[in-house]
Amino acid sequence: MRIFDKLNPEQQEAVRRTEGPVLILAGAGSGKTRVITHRIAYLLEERGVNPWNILAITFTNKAAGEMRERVDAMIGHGAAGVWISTFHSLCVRILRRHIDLLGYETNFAIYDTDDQKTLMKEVCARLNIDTKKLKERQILSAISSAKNELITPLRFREEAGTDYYQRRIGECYEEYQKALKKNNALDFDDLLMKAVELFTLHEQVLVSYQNRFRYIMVDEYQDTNHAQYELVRLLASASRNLCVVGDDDQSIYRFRGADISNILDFEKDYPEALVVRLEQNYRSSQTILDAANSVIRNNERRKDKRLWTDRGQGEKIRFRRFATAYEEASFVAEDIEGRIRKDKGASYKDFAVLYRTNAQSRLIEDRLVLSSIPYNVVGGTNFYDRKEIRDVLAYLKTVDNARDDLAVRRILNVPRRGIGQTTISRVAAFAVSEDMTFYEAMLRVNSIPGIGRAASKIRAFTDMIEGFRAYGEDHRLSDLLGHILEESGYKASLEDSDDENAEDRIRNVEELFSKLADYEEHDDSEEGPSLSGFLEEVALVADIDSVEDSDNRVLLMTLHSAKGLEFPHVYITGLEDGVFPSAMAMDEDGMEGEEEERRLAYVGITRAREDLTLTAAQSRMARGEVRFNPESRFLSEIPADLMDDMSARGRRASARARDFYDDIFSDEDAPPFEEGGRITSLGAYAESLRGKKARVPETSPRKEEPGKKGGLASLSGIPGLQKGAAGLKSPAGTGAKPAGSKPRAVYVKPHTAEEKLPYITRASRASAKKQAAAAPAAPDYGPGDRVRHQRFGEGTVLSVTPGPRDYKVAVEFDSCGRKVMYAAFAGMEKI
DNA sequence: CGCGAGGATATTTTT
DNA sequence: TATCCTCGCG
Repeated sequence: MRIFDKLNPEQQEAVRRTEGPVLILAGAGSGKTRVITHRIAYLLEERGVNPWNILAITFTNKAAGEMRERVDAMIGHGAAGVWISTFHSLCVRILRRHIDLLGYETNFAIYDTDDQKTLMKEVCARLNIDTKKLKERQILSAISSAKNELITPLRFREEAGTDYYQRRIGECYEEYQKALKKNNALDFDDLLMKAVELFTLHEQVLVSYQNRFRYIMVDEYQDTNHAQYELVRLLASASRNLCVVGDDDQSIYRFRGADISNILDFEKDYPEALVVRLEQNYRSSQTILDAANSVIRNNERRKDKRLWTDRGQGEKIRFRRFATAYEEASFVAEDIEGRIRKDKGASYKDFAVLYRTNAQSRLIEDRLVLSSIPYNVVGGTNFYDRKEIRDVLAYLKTVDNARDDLAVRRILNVPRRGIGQTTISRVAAFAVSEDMTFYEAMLRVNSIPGIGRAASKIRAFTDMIEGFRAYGEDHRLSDLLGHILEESGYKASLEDSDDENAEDRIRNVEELFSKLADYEEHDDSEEGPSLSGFLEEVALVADIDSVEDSDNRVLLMTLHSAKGLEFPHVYITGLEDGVFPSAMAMDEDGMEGEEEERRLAYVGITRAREDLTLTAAQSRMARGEVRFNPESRFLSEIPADLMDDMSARGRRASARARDFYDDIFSDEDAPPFEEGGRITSLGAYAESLRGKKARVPETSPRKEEPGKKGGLASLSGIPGLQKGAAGLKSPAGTGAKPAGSKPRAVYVKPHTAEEKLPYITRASRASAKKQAAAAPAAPDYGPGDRVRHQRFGEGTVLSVTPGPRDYKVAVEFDSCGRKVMYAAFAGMEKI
């Protein structure tokens, strides 16, 4: 049978058992996506299941898209009815249909982190929360955790007991939910929680979906949180045909509520479950798998398994250690360059550079630019997080759903319309007293007390928005966007701004434009393309979703983003204690933090197909300080015989450094610091410690502050030592633990340009800037030429003048008169 | 009401 | 180091 041709016996078993619960423990690279897609094919072709009855859930759009592609490739059009969707978009689809049962309108907005923060700020102001003591972020993360656990505001307050801060957070939670509802908005976590709420409160809705989804498959099950668990449980509880696929060793999203117990306890929830283990790896060499196995073996809380392959031993794992992070970046760039040159078959897209935090990409990027190596960075500042994009989206949101106060207020005075804080406060106060939305209040501007001259400005704004709505009635979405950009003056304000990033901004807006046009072309939803549809798609994109395999570029990303991907050549950088494993994670109580970091290491190692390179830097700059870190503990967990350690000498030195730290910081009579000394290297630091003039301070917990972990035990308390000159990173949980435990890293503040030099790539910065600022090509038309504009139609060019960033073009259009615009942005063609 | 300067503050990971 | 926020002046 065709479906089973390419499957090993375990995979076949997993595909064949379609009835009842199935747990597939799929190690990295063991072909789990293959199993899911083949299972879908089998259900459709051999079991005659209606595609409509199948639901496959993933975490990212990219994973969903790939699954869709593969299923289509096997089955063709017959699979079109199968729902393959992310958790979040599944919930949105369901809620768009039924959320009126919960008192929201079905065109609800979806708030992202930024919106949440803005809203929370208002809530805190209203509740007189001292945001110095209780930060918005902290409150939001508490609320997020609560929602992931399906804890309602009511229950949250009940459980808060007498704890002052918990009670305050409870108040915020309640108020925040009210504000969301008033804005007809849901945040990310609401999408899941409201869907569960819907199913719990309205059984007939649940039953209809249970009838529909007879066969449910969940990918990356180890990453589900309680809300997702509950959602799946409810949907599957009638048919019990639930197949979950996951790897407990790859659970790396604890911070967003993922509960590893969901997969570890699956057999308790479904005692009749068939458990299939997929341990044969089709991706990596045995050496890479051995390394991965021997690292992950150090975790306590896991199901034991052992990956194997028949692909042979392969290359040793390379380890390189450098004095500074800049040298580390140089090595990566030069190494990639060298391999591309040497190996004719190699191309840029075969390489991935991974790191623990987004901030680490900077240096590597700079260095790649210097070597003219094409690269893409996944994540970091999301495209949709950029100011100009958020502005433009706020226009679209306002036109789409004026109940979204945040969007309305964001653009009210962007570009400047002379509407100031006083006016905004008056409108807001009126809206509250009359119990209406901000926009409704503006529509009744004449009734608002105290608004004098500003009334006409407000009127002009609402007229404009109403005009956009009317325009949107009988125009395409992309035309509407063009109209908005033009009429609102937003485009003009971008073009006229002397902000040095204006060029990028314009480019980004253009990109949004083409994304909208693209959406319009390719949307295949039942309802057809709509503004809400586009905004929803935009709200639910993940960083990784935009990765195109077709781009021949080196990929840079965090270890988290790399999950699910594979590359022939992988570099994992920043293998230093404090960076990876991250100091933050290690500060947590117990082993959970460290074990999660170790799983992250496991994920990183198993991304590599042919070879893996690990790198570390003795010192790197962070937040304007140079930080000396010991080598990552994970390195020592990889057997030496698997490693090609070109830094053997460095490693010994590093081991000495580790001992050195231990000695110094655990010693009661610790050696002192030199007065006012500056430390530029570990050696110099050691020297300074031998001076016996001051004592190493006891690690002093900061003032008691809620939620605050032990921070920098600054040396400012030492007489004579410059404030901020050096510091010791306090050890795990210092805030709560007694003084005297061991600090883990040394911080040094560079004072002179010379001291900073090794850590920055000034040359590359300058050249990168120059490259970006290169003058755009002159347009191929000149005065007197006839041109065509996408929206304005045909016209005659009056003049072309070089502007600060781009050529300014004046055109007399046949239909709508004279316009002046930037050549690159206008995108006109000569006719 | 708009803008600039200067100070405080932050970096873990993301649907 | 880089961004954000607040404050004060024109």
